[in-house]
Amino acid sequence: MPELLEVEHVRRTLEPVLIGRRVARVVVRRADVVEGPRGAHDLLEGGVVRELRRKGKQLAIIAEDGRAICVHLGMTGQLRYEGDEQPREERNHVHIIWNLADARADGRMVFRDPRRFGGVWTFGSLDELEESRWSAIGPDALMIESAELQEALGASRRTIKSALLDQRALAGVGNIYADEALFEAGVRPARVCRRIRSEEWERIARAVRSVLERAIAAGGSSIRDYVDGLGDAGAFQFQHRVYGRGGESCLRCGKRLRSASIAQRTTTWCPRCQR
DNA sequence: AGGATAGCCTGCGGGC
DNA sequence: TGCCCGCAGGCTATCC
Repeated sequence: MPELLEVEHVRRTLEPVLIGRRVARVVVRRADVVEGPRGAHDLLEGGVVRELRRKGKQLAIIAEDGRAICVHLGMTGQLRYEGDEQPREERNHVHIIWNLADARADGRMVFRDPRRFGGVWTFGSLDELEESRWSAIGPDALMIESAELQEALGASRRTIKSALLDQRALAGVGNIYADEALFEAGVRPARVCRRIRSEEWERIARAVRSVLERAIAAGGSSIRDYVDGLGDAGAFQFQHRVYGRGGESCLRCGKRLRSASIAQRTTTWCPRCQR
């Protein structure tokens, strides 16, 4: 389940193997994962990769001539580079293949997504992408300030858990890191935003940033399908303190962690450490 | 406004 | 061993 930092890690691992490479041929095996014009040209065929950019959980690949694609990994999506010598692993559910070529080597990038919650969007330019798809996404969670978080959500009647998952308010937090951040901040997920005090917003913003930073250092959370751009799994799942631990004891105080559905997401928290 | 619900989709693991 | 079912949650749409 890729969240912001898994996507950032994919971006960082793909960057060195993609920048400057020519997209020789694009094979679309399942056209319905593509939104917008879905010809090979729209998917960057014939172009040279100039830049990889991320906003929230979305990743854009931009060609020298301005063409851009935006990849959303959804729940189970993978964007992976395979060198020429590498064995082709897991060919099932591979929907798009970008065959790359240049003087150095051949190789390919593949988009694989068993459950197809993810997808690829095509744009004539980065401007087009930013004006349409990316204009609705809020500030990046990695650099969120408590003032902007409070400004965006302070008057809301929703629960803090549901608000943190709203990509328009804050881009990049999913279920795992929402629970982890609220544990670190000591705030119960069912708290209503408008009743959260300034010092708590401060703690929440700081916790969101620090949870994401620690997870980046660990290479992301490998649960089921997540791998980075080179196909390697992450290790942050070994540091989860509440996510997936409902019924077990709190690592801080020993009390039994509670679990319930909040905002239609399984939510876990410590009834003693979180107020 | 925002909560609840359903839908999209596959793989996995628990229970029997 | 094998089948059934519930669950995992990214997001969107619709209804209340």
